[in-house]
Amino acid sequence: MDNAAVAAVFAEMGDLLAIVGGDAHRARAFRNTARVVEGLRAPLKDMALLGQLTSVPGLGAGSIERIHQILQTGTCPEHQRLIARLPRGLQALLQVRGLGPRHARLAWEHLGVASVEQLELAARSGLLARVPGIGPLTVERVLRDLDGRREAPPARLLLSEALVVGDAIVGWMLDDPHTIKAEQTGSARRRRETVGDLDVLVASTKPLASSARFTAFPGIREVLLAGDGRASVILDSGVQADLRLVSAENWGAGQHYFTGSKAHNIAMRIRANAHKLALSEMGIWERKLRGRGRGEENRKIARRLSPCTDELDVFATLGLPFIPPELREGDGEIEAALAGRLPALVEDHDLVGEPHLRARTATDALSIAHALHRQGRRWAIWVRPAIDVAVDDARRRFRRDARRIGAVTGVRILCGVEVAIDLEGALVDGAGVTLSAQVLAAMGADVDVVIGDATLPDGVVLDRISATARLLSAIGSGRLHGLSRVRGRRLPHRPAGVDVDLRTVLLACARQRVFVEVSGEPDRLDLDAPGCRLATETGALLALSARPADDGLLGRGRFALWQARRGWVTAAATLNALPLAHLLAHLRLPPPDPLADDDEAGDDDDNGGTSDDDADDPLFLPHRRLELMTRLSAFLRGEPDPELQGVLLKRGDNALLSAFAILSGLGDNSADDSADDSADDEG
DNA sequence: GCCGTTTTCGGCCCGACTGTTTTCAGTCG
Repeated sequence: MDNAAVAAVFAEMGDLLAIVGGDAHRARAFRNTARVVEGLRAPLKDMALLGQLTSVPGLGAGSIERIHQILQTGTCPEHQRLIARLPRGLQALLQVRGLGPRHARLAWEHLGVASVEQLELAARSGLLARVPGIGPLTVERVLRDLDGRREAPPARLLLSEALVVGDAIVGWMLDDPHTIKAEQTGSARRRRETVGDLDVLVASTKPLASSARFTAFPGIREVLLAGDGRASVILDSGVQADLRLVSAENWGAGQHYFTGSKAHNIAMRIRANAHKLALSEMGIWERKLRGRGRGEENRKIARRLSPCTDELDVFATLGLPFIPPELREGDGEIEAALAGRLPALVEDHDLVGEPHLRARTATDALSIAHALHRQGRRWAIWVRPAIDVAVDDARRRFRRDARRIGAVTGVRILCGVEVAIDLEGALVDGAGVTLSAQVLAAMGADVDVVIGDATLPDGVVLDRISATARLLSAIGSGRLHGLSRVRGRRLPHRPAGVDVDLRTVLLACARQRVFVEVSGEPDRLDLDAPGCRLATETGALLALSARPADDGLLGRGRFALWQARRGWVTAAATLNALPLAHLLAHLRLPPPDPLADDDEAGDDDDNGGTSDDDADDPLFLPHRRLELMTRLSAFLRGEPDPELQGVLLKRGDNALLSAFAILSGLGDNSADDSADDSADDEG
C-alpha cells in the first residue's frame, strides 16, 4: 500500500465517524492524519521500517499503530468497526455541496439512502424533504448541485487560466466606485499549479453594493450566496468564484486569511491561540471567550492588538517573519519560520540564464534572445531536436548562428541538443533511432549541452522499477547534461505522471551533475513542487525553464519560478542563477573567451553579409565595416538609428530582419537558416 | 486522536451565511 492508499483509509474513518455522529474532534483528527500521511515525502513503509514515524508532527501513538496495521492488512480494527456499522457508499454523499455529515446520517437513518443515486431519487420523489431536519431548500440545493455536475463536471483550472479569469473579475470589481482595493487571493496567489475556486478579496466602502456588483459579473450560472461579508457564484464554466469583503483597515488580515491555505490558517490560529489571541480576517484580538461563533461577542469586550492593515502585521504580531504565499501549505513553514530556517526563495532577479530556448530558425532565436536580454538574462541554452542537427554541417551552422546571436544581443548562446530516451534508457533521436556512441561523440564535440527528454511514448506504461531503471541508465550514460519532463505529467488530468523513484533519480542526477528541468509550460510544470523540494534535498540542480518558443511565451518563465518556490528552492539550487563562468565550469566547458567570436567571424569566407547591392550605400564600404557592425548591433538591441533604418528598409520591409541578415551573413531576403544554407555554407 | 506559552487533562480555528430545530446547528471556505 502506498501513502495515498493509507491516507484514504484514515479519510474514510474520519468521514464515517462524522456521519455516525461520534466525537467530532476525533473525526477531525483522523482526517488530519490522512492529510499528514498524504503530505509525507518518503514512502510510509520505509519510514515505518526505520522507526521515523514518531518524529512526524501530527502522528501520535494511536495513528502509528494503525498505520502498521493498515500497511500489513489494508485495514485496522477501528476501520472495520465503522464499515460494519455504515454502508461505505455513504462517504460519497459528503461530496454533494450543501450536504454535510449530519444530513447524510439523517437521509440514511430515515430513508436508507446509501449512495448518490439513491440520494437523487429520494430528493426528486419528495421523500428527502420530509425527513425531520432537512427542509425543501436543502433538497433544492442538493438537486442543483447534482444537475450542475451533469452539465459541467467540477473542473480545475490551470493556474494560467485561473489568473486570466481572476484578473477579469478583479478588473470588474475595480471598475466599481465602492472598491478601494481588489486582488486575487486563494490558491492562485499561492501559485498552485491548478486552481479549484477563484478567490477575490475586495476592500470596499459599501460591502453590500460590492457584493451585488460581484454577482452581476458576466457569465455567472448561479449565485450561491450574497451577503455583506462574502458572496459565492458558479461561473458558466462550472468554476466557483468567491468574493470576500473587508474594510481597508483590515486589508492585510483579509489577504492573509483568504490566501490560505486552510491548513496554514489553522496552524496560524492555533499559534495565536497559544498566545491567548484570536486571529481572523478582522485582525488580531485578545481572546476573552471560548466557543464556537463567539468572535463578534469577543470583539465587543476584547482589545484589538492589531487590525493588520498590511499582511506583514499578521506575521509580526505573532512573532514570525513574512512567509511567502507559495510556502503557505501547512507543511512545516511555520515551524521553519520560528526556527529561522525559512529558505530564501529564488527570485526573478536571481535568474541570469534561460536553460531551454526553443527555436527552429536563427531569426526566431534572435528575437527570443533579445527578449531574454530585456529580462536580464545573460546566457541561454538554445535547444534543438537531435534530428535537426544530425549532420556535421548543420551543427556547424548551429554553432555559428549561436555565436552571432550572442554577439548581437549580449546573451551568450550555448548550443543544446535534445535527445529522447527509449524504454531501456538508451539515447535516441526524435524518430526513435538509437544514437550510436560514435554519433553521440561527434555530437558531444560540437554542441555544448545534451538534454534528455524523459517523455514516454503515448500509451506506454512502465512500472516504478522499470521507469526508474530507464532514467538511471540514461543518466549513467555520461552523455547527458540535463534531464527534462522527468515525470511526463499533463495537467490538469495527469498530475502524478509516471511513477518513478524520484529520490533515487535525483540522487543520480546530483552525482552525475545532470541538471533537472522544471518546465514552465502551464500544462506540464514538470517537476512538481514536492519533486523540487526533493531536488534541493538531494543536491540536484534545477533548471527553471520558460521554454520560450515560436509562440513567444516568455512569461512562462514565471510559472517555472513559482513552481520552484513552492518547492522551497533557493537561488543556490538553481542552474539559472549561475553566472556564465560558473555555468561553463559546471558543464565542464572552457571559460568564456571574448576573442573567440572574432576568430569565428574571421573563418567565414563570406563578405560580411554585404551583397553587391550594398556598394550603393557608403555605409557598406569595407573601411566602415566595423562601424556598420557596431551600429547594426545597437539597432538590434533597440537603439534608434534613423539613417541605418532607412538603408535597411531599402533592402526589405522588415528593418530588424535585414539587420540580422547582414550581421549573420545570410544574405538579403531571409534569415531563415533553411533557405540559404547551400549558398552560404562556409563559402 | 493529538497536543502542550492550559504539559498527562482538557481543549481542539474563526466567522459568515442559511435553514429550520423559535435560539441555534449545519455547512462552508
